[in-house]
Amino acid sequence: MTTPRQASEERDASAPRPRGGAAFLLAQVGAHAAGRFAERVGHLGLTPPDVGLLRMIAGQPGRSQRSLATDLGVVPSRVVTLIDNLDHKGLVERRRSTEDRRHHALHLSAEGHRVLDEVRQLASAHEDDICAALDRDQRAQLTALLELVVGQQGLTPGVHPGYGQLSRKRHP
Amino acid sequence: MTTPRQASEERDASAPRPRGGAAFLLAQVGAHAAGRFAERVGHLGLTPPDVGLLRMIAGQPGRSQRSLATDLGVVPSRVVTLIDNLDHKGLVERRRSTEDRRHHALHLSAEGHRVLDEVRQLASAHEDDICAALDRDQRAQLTALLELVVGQQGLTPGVHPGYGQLSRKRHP
DNA sequence: TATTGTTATACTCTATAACTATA
DNA sequence: TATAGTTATAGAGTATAACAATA
Repeated sequence: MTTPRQASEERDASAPRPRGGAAFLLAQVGAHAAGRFAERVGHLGLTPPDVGLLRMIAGQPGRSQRSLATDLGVVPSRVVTLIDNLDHKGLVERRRSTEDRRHHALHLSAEGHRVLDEVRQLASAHEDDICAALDRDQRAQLTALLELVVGQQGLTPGVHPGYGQLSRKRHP
Repeated sequence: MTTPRQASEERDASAPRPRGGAAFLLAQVGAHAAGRFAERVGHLGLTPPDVGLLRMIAGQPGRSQRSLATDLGVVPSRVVTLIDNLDHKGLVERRRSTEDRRHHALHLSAEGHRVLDEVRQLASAHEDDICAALDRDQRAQLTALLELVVGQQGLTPGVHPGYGQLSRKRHP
């Protein structure tokens, strides 16, 4: 399938497909989309991991740092750092659990909810930006195809695999 | 459009779409695909940036480090490190240009060509793996949609925007 | 003086390991 | 003894800045 073209010099400009297949395109467009999103939320003083944590805490208030670490496929100390940031910014609160005093129950502050709402608007604009080349039907098609891949590849819906290096399994 | 759900506790399990739209799916699947690819080429002792450089040098033998830096949107010192690795592994050669002795003309060694062929086979398997959920038509559909996005977003075909931090523009 | 490549250095991100406090 | 969280430390990756050789 791939053109042999061995040690011959200078690329043949009329070669069939120098760009790469669907997998490469996915990685390329995905990295671009992630970068653009990082740029946008950066204006709010947030990183993409920050946003993910805000979403997860909002979706399940009171959860522990340990549970976040497990779901994200990340080491607990990593969560400490991440939550520290959000804590110092006054977006999340750590409340010592009264039942088991080892746990920190995580909650969004009022400001945290406000910022998360801003993020949602911005995410909607981001969505329109990235999909500007596609009409309504094409956008739905793309979404459906990607959801097929997500399901088959065993990805957790709604969880971005870019929080730590545990997610990209290591090679020996 | 987004459900208001403010400080109310516990997510509503029947909520419309907790997962995210096409942009998020792209970032999610893209990061996954990139991670899996990194894992595969890792078995050959290579990183994804390494592979990109090998491809670019193979496609245009004799090019300079400076031109690579420009095309990748990366600082020249970064290219030094990258090429150092490939050089030490015996995959690329730096040949002092006879016309302008400031330039290093980059070429793949025989071993470099051999390894790049291995990478191509492995990339084909990777492609099949990532797209395992899709039939032939769906795969072509996905590719076509992604190519539309690549064009409209001003991405350089065949260049992955993940080489440095210059590609993901910084926020002030 | 401008350009190619290099070195030295610092900064950011993330993991590992040792530690504290609860249980 | 086991678990949630923390701190201290180290490594990888990448940028910035100063520098050498050549033009």
